[in-house]
Amino acid sequence: MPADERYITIVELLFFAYRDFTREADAILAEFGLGRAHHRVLHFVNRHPGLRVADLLEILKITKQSLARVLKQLVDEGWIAQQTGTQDRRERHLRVTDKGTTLAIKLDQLQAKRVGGALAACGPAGEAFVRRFLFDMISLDERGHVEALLPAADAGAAPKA
Amino acid sequence: MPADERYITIVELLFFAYRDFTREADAILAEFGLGRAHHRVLHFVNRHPGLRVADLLEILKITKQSLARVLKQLVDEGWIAQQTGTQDRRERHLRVTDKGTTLAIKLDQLQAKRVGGALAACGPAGEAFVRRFLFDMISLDERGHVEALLPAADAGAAPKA
DNA sequence: CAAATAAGTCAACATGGCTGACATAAATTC
DNA sequence: GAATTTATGTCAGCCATGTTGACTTATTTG
Repeated sequence: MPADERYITIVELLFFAYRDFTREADAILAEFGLGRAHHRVLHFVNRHPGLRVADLLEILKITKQSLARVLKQLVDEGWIAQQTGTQDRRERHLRVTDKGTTLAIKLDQLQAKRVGGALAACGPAGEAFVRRFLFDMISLDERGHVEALLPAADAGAAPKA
Repeated sequence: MPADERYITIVELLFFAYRDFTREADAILAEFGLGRAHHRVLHFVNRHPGLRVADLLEILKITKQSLARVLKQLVDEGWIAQQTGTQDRRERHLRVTDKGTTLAIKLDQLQAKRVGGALAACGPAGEAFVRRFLFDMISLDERGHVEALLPAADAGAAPKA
């Protein structure tokens, strides 16, 4: 099979994988009256306590106004708490509450389980390839930002062909 | 690093990969007044000429009404043509027009290029792992449908750990 | 002929993006 | 200290794309 043909197949697999990957979490979120946008905020705040609003905008690549809508709801409903920065009092540092932690972990476990299952047949070598592939799918000028967000020895662990 | 921690990292990489992967095509589509939903329809019709409306619904997992909106526009603007089925005249078989083919190929090449680039450091073994991983990320009860859509010796080519 | 099926359509609504304009408070710079 | 920049918040309205529910039409099937 020609390379382009194989690559298009991977494009399609990526679509189907993402389609099902998100649908599962969406169902749980709906029980709490939340959507995918809330999930993303909850997730990244949980993973990076003290994250600022500006950081979230950089991560999600959405506008302040779009973020405000979901963030306001998350704060109002007690999933996320805001703390005024001590050094720079203009900043709002975000943290998940206990309630938020519970949900964030629940969703993380769900998605980790799916990833773990998909990696089951791959072994450590396959896992490294998958990691490398996904990292290189990120736009070149964004990889630095992403790398800074991930646990240390991660994307850098690049297997050779 | 514990397994769950590594898996969550992969969840995040998947988010960032998909974020950038789609943003690139979105920019081109916007030039033609089209969106991501149109792209998905155009893509699958291009890859599977003669696809029926019901097939698209199964692939995209959206409602008939959602599909109708974008499909109508694609037909009205001459990207896609409908043919009444000869055997079963209730069916509408969809095909991309020449105009539609041009755009579909343009977008496919863009995305294939990104996938190719991301696979560059992986080699054939890595490619097989990536394919396997993405396929196994699909919900179990959907894998059959997806397999039927892909070029033959594809997802079945399962490397062992 | 009756029932099931494939597709199309109307209306209303929710979510989550967007732009543009503007407000506030705090930090920084001149 | 005044002026400017920065981080955040907010109002108003718009667009794309998903949803439910109800209903029609043409056609095939039992």
